[in-house]
Amino acid sequence: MKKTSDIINKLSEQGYRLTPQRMMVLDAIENSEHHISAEEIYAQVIMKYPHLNISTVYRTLELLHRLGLVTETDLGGGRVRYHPADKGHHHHLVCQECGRVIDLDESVTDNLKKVLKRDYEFTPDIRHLALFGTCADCNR
Amino acid sequence: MKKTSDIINKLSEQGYRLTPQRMMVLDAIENSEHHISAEEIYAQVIMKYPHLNISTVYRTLELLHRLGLVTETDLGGGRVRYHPADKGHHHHLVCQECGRVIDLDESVTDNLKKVLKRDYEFTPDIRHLALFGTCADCNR
DNA sequence: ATTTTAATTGCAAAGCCTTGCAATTACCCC
DNA sequence: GGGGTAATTGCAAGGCTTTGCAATTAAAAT
Repeated sequence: MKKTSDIINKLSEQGYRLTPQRMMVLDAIENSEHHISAEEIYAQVIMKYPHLNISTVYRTLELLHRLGLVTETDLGGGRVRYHPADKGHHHHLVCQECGRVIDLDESVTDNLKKVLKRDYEFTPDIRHLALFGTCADCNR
Repeated sequence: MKKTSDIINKLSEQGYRLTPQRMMVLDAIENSEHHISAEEIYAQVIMKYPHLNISTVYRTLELLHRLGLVTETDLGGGRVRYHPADKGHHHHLVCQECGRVIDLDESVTDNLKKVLKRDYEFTPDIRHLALFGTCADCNR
């Protein structure tokens, strides 16, 4: 609960300031069970630290994402959700009929990555991919 | 220029009204060289038909997408872009460094689709996929 | 400890998109 | 051609996110 997280170390190493606002946003992300949205982070932090602006949350998330410390996933519904990058990557199948989300292992995209690298010299950054479609139940 | 498009026929067949607003939005999409954004459609239509509301553009796009008549692609930059579904699908590699967009043939995802179908009974709707990463030039 | 300085925050405004509701209108039927 | 009806539109307000700018502040330098 109190241990200095990896993310904090990395921010500090790279010369970013460890402000209380950032610490609390980070805490919310790291202690979240699932992928968490900006609004949820804001709601959670404000309970203990009422003087926080939502734009600070967005800027912190943008920074963490730019540094590769969190992943962004759009699971539909307009809101992007965040996840610590070091907690393991995985992909998602989102059913457009029933809304069910199926988690996939990261390895399903290994082959695709290889092809893009080989044929296009492109290094894809696919860590949390959300694919939309129809699940088994809704297909019947 | 005047020919009744496929999309118009399909809308009509399915019982949707052919309003002038829809016609003009459709016209803008079909005559666009590349993927076009809602704002661009709006700007274009309003020159000839000043009495059009932007929310009608969004609603029309949502309808066309729901019916599978146009594809939505998020090429970054916050704006979703649209493309007629019958003009051929393809995917995009978006370089996060330089912004370059590389077009890919649809077939690169064939294998992935097959795996998802086989292992998860999931039927993905991947027509315009945008993958972010680093291109050959920026990798050096 | 104090000063310095650039990074960071809060605030307010704006941008993109969605939504509820009343007014309008395309299309069916006669 | 005119009337009825449900789909569609315009409008206004709201939701989520971004951005410019002045004020604040973490951290380095003194």
